[in-house]
Amino acid sequence: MEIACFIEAADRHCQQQGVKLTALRRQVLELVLGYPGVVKAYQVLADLQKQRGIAAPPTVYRALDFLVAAGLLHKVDALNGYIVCHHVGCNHEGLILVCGDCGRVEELDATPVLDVLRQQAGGAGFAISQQNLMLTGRCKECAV
Amino acid sequence: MEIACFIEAADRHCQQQGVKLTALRRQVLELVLGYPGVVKAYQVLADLQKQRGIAAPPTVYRALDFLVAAGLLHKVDALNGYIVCHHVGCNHEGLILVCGDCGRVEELDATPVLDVLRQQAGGAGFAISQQNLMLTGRCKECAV
DNA sequence: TTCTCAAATGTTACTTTATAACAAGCAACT
DNA sequence: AGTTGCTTGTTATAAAGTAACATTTGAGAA
Ligand SMILES: [Zn+2]
Ligand SMILES: [Zn+2]
Ligand SMILES: [Zn+2]
Ligand SMILES: [Zn+2]
Repeated sequence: MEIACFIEAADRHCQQQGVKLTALRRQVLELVLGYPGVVKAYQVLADLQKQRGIAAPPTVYRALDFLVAAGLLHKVDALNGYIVCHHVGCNHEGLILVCGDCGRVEELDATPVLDVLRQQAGGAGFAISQQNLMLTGRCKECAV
Repeated sequence: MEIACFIEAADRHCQQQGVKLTALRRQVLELVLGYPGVVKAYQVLADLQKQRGIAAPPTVYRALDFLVAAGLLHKVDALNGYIVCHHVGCNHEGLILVCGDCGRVEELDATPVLDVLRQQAGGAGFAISQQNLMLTGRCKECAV
């Protein structure tokens, strides 16, 4: 199963980083993996409540924060949501496209465009750090 | 004064667009202009309450939405905030650079890089919507 | 002028999103 | 066992954003 496989990889990834993928964090990661695209914190919270009977917002937010810091999820600010990173360990910068309609997500390589950006920003005296580019739009299926 | 000058330009800009920069909208724009960088809706709301005694969230959000739609402000999703667009009339999308150290904000024209992005995303079946790019980095003054 | 209509603003109430602060649990080492 | 530091539980509240309906206002039509 794809999810189990991802979890396994995530586990290794965390061990390498010297951080712990605890049962709770794993459970939250599994819940996020259960969605095809962007998930909101309170959706995860609701799911968690179904599975364990009770859970409060900080429980979910802490787990999500951890997973983002560990590079297993990305936060999508424009949608107040989270997506799974399918390039764990690639160590490249991502170009993340999120469909604002259906939440479908695609992650491409941002290297070429970040080269352009670094040059432009450099001209203004700004040094751009390592990061992902997140863009919203509309996917093939949701096209008007 | 710089603010008065900007307001004047904003006024002309709105007339050209066939939309109205009403007293309220102008007042909100002035309040945002009073800040050096990113401003939050509830800061503006508090300021507005000081000036007119009473105001509710929708009053501020509607004005801010208008100003964003008119191209006078940009929304900064990652910070739940707004910044003044210093390229009014350019009709561009913003490349917003935020210094992770000092919070300074710089805005460039994102059109060229978004052209590249649209092409790359188009290849993956994604239509990228009108938006700003926000990137973090380090500004000239904070350079190591 | 007076009417009418649409846009703008006011008002109330609420939803969604996120965090602070402190208590309790748990695992690893001494 | 005792200590320490990280993790999780719990309560309460803050911050951000919107729905729905009432009221005002101002420009054009009658
Ligand atoms: Zn990724
Ligand atoms: Zn879609
Ligand atoms: Zn701009
Ligand atoms: Zn700086």
